[in-house]
Parts: sequence; structure tokens; C-alpha cells
Amino acid sequence: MKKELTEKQEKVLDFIKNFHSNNAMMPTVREIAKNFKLSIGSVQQHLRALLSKGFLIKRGSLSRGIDFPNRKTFAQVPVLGTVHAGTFLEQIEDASDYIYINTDVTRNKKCFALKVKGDSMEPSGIVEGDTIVVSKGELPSNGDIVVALVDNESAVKMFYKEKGKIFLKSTNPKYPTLSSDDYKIDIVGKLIYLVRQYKN
Amino acid sequence: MKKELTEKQEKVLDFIKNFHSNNAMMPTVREIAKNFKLSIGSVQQHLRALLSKGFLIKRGSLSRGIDFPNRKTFAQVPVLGTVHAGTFLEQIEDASDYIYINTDVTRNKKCFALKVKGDSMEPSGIVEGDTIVVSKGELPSNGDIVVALVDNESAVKMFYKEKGKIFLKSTNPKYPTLSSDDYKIDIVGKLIYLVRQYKN
DNA sequence: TTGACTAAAATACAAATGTATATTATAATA
DNA sequence: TATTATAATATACATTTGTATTTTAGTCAA
Repeated sequence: MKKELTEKQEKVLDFIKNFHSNNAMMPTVREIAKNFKLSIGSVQQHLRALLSKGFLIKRGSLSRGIDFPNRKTFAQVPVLGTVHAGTFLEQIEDASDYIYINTDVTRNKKCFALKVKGDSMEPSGIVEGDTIVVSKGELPSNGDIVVALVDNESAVKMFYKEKGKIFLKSTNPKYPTLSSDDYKIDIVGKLIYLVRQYKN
Repeated sequence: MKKELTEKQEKVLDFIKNFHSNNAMMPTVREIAKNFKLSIGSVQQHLRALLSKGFLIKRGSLSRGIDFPNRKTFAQVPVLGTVHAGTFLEQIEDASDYIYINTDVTRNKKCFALKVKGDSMEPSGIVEGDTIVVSKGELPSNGDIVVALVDNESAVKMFYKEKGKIFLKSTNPKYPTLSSDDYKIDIVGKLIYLVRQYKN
């Protein structure tokens, strides 16, 4: 259970959060002092309170050496192209864009991202314009959503395996289920994440 | 067009990227030197090269004052509760969880996040378990998806305004459209972002 | 009243940090 | 050949930064 913060301590913590967000580094004691027009000693006391109450931690006597407990770290995932609109593997070399997602999602797996076109997975919540993150070369289980190459064309489908055969199902019933009997199917990877940005 | 890096310069840049990813701050000249068992002067030269070639920039003569050009920054958005499962406003005080999204999405707006329950917006790609990011107190346009309080119960709906009346539509046709004639409707905010994590 | 906590200021000092300079060496190149 | 870029070392210095200390004041509760 975290202890309560005073109004001033909360303001200092907010400033630190914003500063870190904007500058990718923690502020120095004097940078905080300058922002609030306070003395160094005052800021020291606020920091001491935030540390003892568990809202900040320290990493030795380094410059900018405060940190947030359980701070998130991010992985840079390249957006390699568009899926279900053509081949995307050619574009692997020159990722034009990147998205950043928590490392507790990627868990050190090799990942890449794709923009979605088409409505074949709409009933399971994947719509045109979404960006999906794919974990490369993972073995899917039945019901997992995968990115696959179907006769060398990329597609997002639901994966099923039965008696050695692979079935790729569109959750939108207006598209047929594809079978490894009729097509050459290569699984590229498994969906692990999806982001959607609404126009603003 | 960026100039080429030498092998050593590339290694130094990689170290800086990793260091930043793991520690949320840039390394000092001496921290780099220690990692490669180099002298301070050597590292200075590598940094100078990375700066002149445009792979790093500087922010004055600050400690840890190097930066990446076009580095992404993140905003910490609190997950305040669950929508369409009860009231969430009570929980605003104690955000148990946070998500982190690019500041070019939040654009300094006040935001919070909610977990989605129910299937009332399934046809527009919002399914149970999704986390939606809401921009507080923004005026929605017709067709925008909003979080609203309908007789003090929270809901995710599509917004329409016509002749001074507000209509909230579920994209799933099995739910009725709500009108401000029959309910007390308060718009909490507009959807700006959505993330979905697939089980792993 | 006393004690504890918060808030703030002023100052001093040691450690960390960025920066400048001089020197040596190698490889590629005009 | 002279020049340039890279690579590395060593040292010195000024600035930045974290930290310690002392002092003053207000509030609240035991």
C-alpha cells in the first residue's frame, strides 16, 4: 500500500514524470528547483519524501539517477508494409516507420508490424488501418490469429490444424476457409498486439 | 541522406541505444568508455563523429545531454477501470495500471484508459478485453466513438448530434440507439487510441 | 507544550561530468 | 608525399550535480 503524497510532493512527481516524458531523462535537483522557483534544499526534501514513500527509487549517486519503480521499457518494432494487399516481404529492408511497444509484450521475441487492409477479420476486431504486431516464427495453437503466406500472398487469418492439415479461416463469413490441400501455406508469425489510432 | 558509420561508431551507437532502452537515460562519456574499455578521449571522438553525421544531437552542456534525433516520447496514461460494466468514475483515484503511448497521439490532452467489456461495438472493431484511450472533454463530431455516461452508467458508443439532440448508437445492431430524449447523457471523452494484447 | 512532519532557504563541499588539449599510430587517398 | 579520417591514450580543468548541514516557520496531534 502506497502512502499518500502531499500536494507539493505530487506536483514535484508530476513535473518529474513530464520532464522524463519530454526529455527522455530525469531532471536534476536544480532543474526541479528552477521549475518551482525553490531552493535546492527544499527539492532535496521533497525527493527524500518521494523516495521513502516508494514513488521514486535511486540508482547510486549518479547524475539524473532517480528512477520510477517498475518503469516500462520499449522495443522498437519496424512497420514493414501492408498485409492482405500484396507481398510485404520485399519491403523488409527499408522500414519506413516504427512503433514502440512495452518489452513485457514482446518478451525478447523478434517482431515486426504491418498495416491491415481489408475486412476479412472484422468480426474478431481487426479492421482496416489497424497496425498489428507479429511475433516471427512462433508455433500457433488452434484459434490463434496468424500472418501467413498463401501462395506467396500475405494474409491475416485464424489458424487451425487438424489431422496434419492447416486451415486458415477468415472470421468474416463472406470469405472462404483456405486449406493446405489447395494452397501452399507458410505461417509467418503469430499476432501478439494490435494498435489503432483514431483520426483526430 | 545519412552518412555511413564506421564499425566502431556503430557499436557505440548501439550501446547508447541499449543503455537508453534499459535505463531510461543516456550514458555519460565515462560510462561508454568503461563499457568498451576505452579512454575518455576516444569516446569523445566517436561521439563527435556521431554528432556530425547526424545520428545524435546535443542539448547544451548537460550531463547525459546527448539525444536521438526524432526520439519518440511517451505519456503515461492511467487505466481507470472498466467501461460498460458499471461506474468507473469512483475508481479515478487509484489507477492500478498504466499504459504508455506516444505523445504524438495524446498531443498534451488529458487522457485516461479503460478496459472494454461487452460486445456492443464489435462491428467497429472494439471487442472485450481491449484497452481504449479516451481524450477527456473533447467535443465529438458525428460518427466519433465516445465514452459517455448514460444515466450515470458508462458506455462506449458512436456519437451523433441532430437538431440539438444527442444519439448514441451501438454499432452492434442488437443494441438500441439511445437518445438524449430518454436518458441523461454526458459525454466523457473521445476515443483516440486502442490497444489489444493477444494472449501468449 | 512537545514532537513529528512538511516546507523552504542558504551555503558549502565532494563527486560526477563535459570539454579542451596534446600526443601517437594506422590506413586510405589525392 | 602530404593530407585526411579514424582510433586510441593521457591529463587537466571548469562546470554540473548530488549531498550534507544549519536555520526558520507553520501545522497537527498526542
